Amino acid sequence: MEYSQTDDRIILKNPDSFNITQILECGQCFRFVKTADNEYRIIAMGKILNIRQSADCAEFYPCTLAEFENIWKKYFDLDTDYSSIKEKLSRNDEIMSAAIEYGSGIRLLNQDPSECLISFIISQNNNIPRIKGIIKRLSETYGTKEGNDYLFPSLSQLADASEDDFFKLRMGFRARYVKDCVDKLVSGKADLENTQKLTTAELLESLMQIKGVGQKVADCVMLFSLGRREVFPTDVWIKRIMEKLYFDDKETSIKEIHAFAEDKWGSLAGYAQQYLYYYSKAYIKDNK
DNA sequence: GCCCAGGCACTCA
DNA sequence: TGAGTGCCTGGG
Repeated sequence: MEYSQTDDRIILKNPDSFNITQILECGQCFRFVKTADNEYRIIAMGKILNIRQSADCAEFYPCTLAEFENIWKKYFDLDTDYSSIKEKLSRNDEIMSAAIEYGSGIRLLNQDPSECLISFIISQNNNIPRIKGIIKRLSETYGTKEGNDYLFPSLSQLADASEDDFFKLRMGFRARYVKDCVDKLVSGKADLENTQKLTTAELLESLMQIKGVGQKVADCVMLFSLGRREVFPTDVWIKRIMEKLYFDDKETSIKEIHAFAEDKWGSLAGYAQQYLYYYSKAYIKDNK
């Protein structure tokens, strides 16, 4: 990926497989606002970053070369060769080819694990505007102010909050889960820092010890923040689009869908999931 | 006013 | 093991 520094910004020239709208709108993260056409502000990794995309480049600002190389390169997965992934997934699969064509600028992020975990616990049985609202209130209450925005709170900033404090942020029944999650992370009963040595099955099991974390939430955390690209988070949208496109409209269990995805896409299943998720939003709407 | 949303815990067979 | 049910809240 070719990039250069100009004034307060980093410019990616003709970035391959990089469409900021698709990356942010494909459901993997929550803390972003659209500030203009093809322009977004994100709050992540303890920073505020603007991204403006035009025909032949993407600008990151304000951003130093060191920030870009130490934080954003990894965050936006810029060292991964998406052309090769797309080529492998498309082979002998017209359905996937269409999904990839539709979301060709998607990239899987590498987010902060504890933010990702807490956010996806909040996401369950909930809708996106409300999820964003709860996370915003959580940040405004416990996080550090930066300009006009608030960073996602650190674990130490959340450590003393009670279940009732979380409930007051209108988390509903999820308040108990977030409290349990923070407690386990602070005490070390759950650990997101030293996960490399665990197999994906072991990591799944350890995440699911947290209340309110089932397979779907755990899979999202593993895929979006812990680099486990082989998992296939199966939410209602994925279930619908898989049944529609790969199972001839037949009701199919999540277990069966997982087995199918593992067999068909293997170590690339997570990428396949994102293309399908983004595709499903448009496809199901158009074919109602 | 009802329905449901990017699941999960809990119960019961 | 698997199916069934309740859950906070607020936008459509």
